[in-house]
Amino acid sequence: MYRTHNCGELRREHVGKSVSLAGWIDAIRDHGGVLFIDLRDHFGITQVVLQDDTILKSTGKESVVSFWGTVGERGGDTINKSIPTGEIELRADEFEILGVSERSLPFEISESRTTSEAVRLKYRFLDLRNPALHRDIVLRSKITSFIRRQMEDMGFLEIQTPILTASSPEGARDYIIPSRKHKGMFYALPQAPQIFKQLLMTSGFDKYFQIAPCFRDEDARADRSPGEFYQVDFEMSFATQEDVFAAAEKMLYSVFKEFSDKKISAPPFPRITYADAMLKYGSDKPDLRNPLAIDDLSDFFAGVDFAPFRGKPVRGIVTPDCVKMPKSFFENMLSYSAEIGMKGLGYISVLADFEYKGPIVKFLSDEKLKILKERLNLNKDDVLFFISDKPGEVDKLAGQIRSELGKRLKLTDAERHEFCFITDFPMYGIDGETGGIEFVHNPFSMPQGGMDALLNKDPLEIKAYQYDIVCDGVELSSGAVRNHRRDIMVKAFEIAGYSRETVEAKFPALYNAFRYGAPPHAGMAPGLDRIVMLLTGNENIREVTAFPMNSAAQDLLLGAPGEITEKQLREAHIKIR
RNA sequence: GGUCCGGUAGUUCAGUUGGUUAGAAUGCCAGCCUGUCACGCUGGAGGUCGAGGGUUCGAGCCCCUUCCGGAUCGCCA
Repeated sequence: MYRTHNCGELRREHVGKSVSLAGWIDAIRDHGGVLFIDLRDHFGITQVVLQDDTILKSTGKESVVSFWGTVGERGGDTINKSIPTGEIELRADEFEILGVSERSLPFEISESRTTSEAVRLKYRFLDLRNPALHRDIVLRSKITSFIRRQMEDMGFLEIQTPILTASSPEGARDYIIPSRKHKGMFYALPQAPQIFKQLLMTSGFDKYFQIAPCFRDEDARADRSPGEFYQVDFEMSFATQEDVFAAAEKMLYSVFKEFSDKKISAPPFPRITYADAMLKYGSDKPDLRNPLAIDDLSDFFAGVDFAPFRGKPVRGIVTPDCVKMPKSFFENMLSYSAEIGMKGLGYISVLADFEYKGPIVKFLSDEKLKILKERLNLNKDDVLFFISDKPGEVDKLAGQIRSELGKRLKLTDAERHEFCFITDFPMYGIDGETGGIEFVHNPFSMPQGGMDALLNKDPLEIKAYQYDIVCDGVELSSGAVRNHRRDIMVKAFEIAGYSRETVEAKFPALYNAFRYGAPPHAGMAPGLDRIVMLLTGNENIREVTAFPMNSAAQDLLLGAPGEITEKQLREAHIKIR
């Protein structure tokens, strides 16, 4: 009734046919006597030609119109090679306006991505007409569907878990929902289906997955949605850490292979321990596309009397071909180092073999310089940067300098995707406020060495079967081999200062379920939004979400959060102070 | 919650040491144009310079307060 074809469909072979098209008016080119209209729909753009301009009297850009006419061939330089339908046009003799648009739009559709986010989000339905954004949302759908097939092919079962659930004492702030039937009681939206998927394993479902919505009441970042986001949540019974890695590798590699033109690091992805990652890359989410690495030079400088390094750990980063960089580069690096809170950034330039330049050189004997050259394999034109600070700070700072050098020297190869697993996270850390022992990650992870380690090792030395998967410096997911033994769970919580009663009271479902035979199980939950972000080359998660909230967790389109009526408040037993 | 940056036409932005009637691009409106494809040409409308207060003969510009937006840290897998 509205159309015989869509706007991306017609080709040379349709020439001469009577057809109709419907879509949005993308552009109008009025030549006085002949009128060109670019008609746009979900599928593409087709040029419509009209012999008179009466249509302009009643409508303009972004109105929805049906055109009836004949497919005409375009010849010579009237062919538009930049669109798939560019060899034909619809020579229209009739039209019907299906939906009129206001003449003046809040922004031009083609320029929407440069418009301020507040305006874009308020008019998201217009923003989403932008072909580039539209394409990314379509791609998200295809990626989601592909991931589902992959997981199902590997024997995972998709099972829905509750959205209205109980508040959990650990982790992020919960979104809470008041109960009408139970005065003073609240539901919470799940931060992740963590407990439920572990219960599913205990119920014998073997392999579970879910494209799961997760809700966290925490502030947003460019790569972090406020409020809600989606995870490819999965869990496997009778599985080790390596079994989970194999499943993740298969799924992620095939998805990236399918949807990216870039070079993908092939499985097995590198396994890097947390300790190594912190030392070598200064981060637990290293971007391996950046070839620079950090060296620990603390022992080398132990015997050198250079005041800024005295009694502190020292890190070095060797940057090839850096000597020839202009003075401004070094000045910029210096001001960047000040920006991140460093007192200075020392460096040595290698002018030739055994010919060094830089303020630190005079503190080093010839013999020391020789050791340095051999140890770091220094070559002509290398620059060696030094980072020194307090033990707790130095790695993070070195990591930031490494990233900045990678960026400024254009060493980070944007034409690749590099995955790695970060393994062996510590189980416990020191609470900054109380000075006591606390869990640093998920308390349900299995400690390495099990009960024996909990009984006999220094808690700070104990590692967990806790891991992350990282791509291009973006943390896609964390996961763990879960602690499925009640005795180990109680002991693990005891070390962090929780009694058995607390464990029973705070995590009743898991504790109770594990009384009746729980299988060893493990899993992870890669973030879907971040996967799509990497695959579409976007740096902001809101670009791959159809209806994102703004950074202050507001939905400007529907007006959420918003006020509710007195009646609703009364029913929910809520009084606003 | 802290720190930093910003708020000028529908949109994106410029605006000099504080000085006449606040500009550009784009969009919108009108006119012209038979082959364009981000068509072109001519003309026009469009502004409480986020809000409030202060300094000054005079404020878009300086000062204070406040609101809004962004980045970042805290927070958060």
